[in-house]
Amino acid sequence: MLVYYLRLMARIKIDKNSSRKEVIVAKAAALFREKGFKAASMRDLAESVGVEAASLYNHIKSKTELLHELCFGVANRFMHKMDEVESQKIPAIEKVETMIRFHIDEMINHYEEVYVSDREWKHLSDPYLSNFQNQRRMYRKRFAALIEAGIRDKEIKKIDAPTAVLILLHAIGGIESWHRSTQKISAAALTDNMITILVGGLTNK
Amino acid sequence: MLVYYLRLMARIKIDKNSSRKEVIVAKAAALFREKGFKAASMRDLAESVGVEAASLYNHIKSKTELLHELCFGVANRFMHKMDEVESQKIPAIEKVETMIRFHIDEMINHYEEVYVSDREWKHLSDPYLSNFQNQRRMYRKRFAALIEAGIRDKEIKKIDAPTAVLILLHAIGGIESWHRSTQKISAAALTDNMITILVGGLTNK
DNA sequence: CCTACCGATCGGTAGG
DNA sequence: CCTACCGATCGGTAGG
Repeated sequence: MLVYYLRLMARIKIDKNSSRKEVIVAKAAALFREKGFKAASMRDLAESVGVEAASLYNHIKSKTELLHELCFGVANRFMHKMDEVESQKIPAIEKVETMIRFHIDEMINHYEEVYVSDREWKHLSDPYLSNFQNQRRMYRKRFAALIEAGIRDKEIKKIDAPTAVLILLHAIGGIESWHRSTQKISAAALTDNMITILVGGLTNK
Repeated sequence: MLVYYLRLMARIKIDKNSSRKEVIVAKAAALFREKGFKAASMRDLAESVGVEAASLYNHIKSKTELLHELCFGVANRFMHKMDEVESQKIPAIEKVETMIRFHIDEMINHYEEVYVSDREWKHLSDPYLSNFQNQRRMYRKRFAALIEAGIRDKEIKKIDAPTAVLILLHAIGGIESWHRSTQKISAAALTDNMITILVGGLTNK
């Protein structure tokens, strides 16, 4: 039995073990999104992966580790996009619009992870929790700085930049309701409408 | 001991028992907001109320009942406001702005309940769950109808009304971040900024 | 109001 | 990969 198992492990490692953990993380994202982190059990996750609960621990360290990976994976993508956009030589309002479009695109195409990262990060435990909160705070400051630059250049209305950021980010989170709805307009139409309303709210068009 | 307890109960009923449950519901709102419904335990709640966990059940039927009361309490307030606003004889755009202001005000002044109702309703169980989802869907349709009326009257840009609703409601939910932040602008300034951006996004100002 | 306690479920480990 | 199982914690009840 043991011999059989070891042979099995070796085979898995060679063939496809590299993707085994990715499958677990992806299934976890869907499950945490649907039920919430606390309400989703490792037994639920095991069932959705197709193994027994104990077997999950051959691929992951803990339930919380799954949340770390999801939250920081998403946070890193946004940080890198911010780096890229900040260094571009385009008007501030275009930088803001680029970031808004990126957020919309992420929320449409990587719904589960982004949603979980947004709503379930509270359940991170403390070395990670403070780290995540700091990253988040810095990100929002950098976003607000883009908006403030737009205000200085008269491209954007005189508004409180941190308030604008909070509106933008949460408004885009509303794509959750679009995903849930039965009669969806197309992703392109959704994006156009959101850009019209949100960019229109910042400028005077 | 039993005699003492019965006398105590009688006294409580006369003096202040009417508010005892309200205290528990209010503390539950704060706790569910902070930790999430699933992660908040009845022992946590008991501690915050100042009694033993078992004693809570002299005032409430179950943990879920607390969630019902919070969710439907909030939903009813919004429904009644919608009734009132719909029957007013004012331009559609003013109806929309009135509703936006009401949402902002609710989110500022009844933060905990509104937040819990918004984020934790998933954990309702099924007679209540469908009921809540139906109410929510109807509310959003009525909100969208106000916006569509505004579009017909050329007061509002040509946009997809359901998308606009989703943006508005989620954007206002961003007041959560305002509550959390250490350097808050005033509630009045927050409201002004939100109205500028959101109403500006719908119209052409 | 409290003490005592129960059955269910949880995340995770041992061992093969 | 699985079976077997553990300690902790949960919502809730009995009884006074």
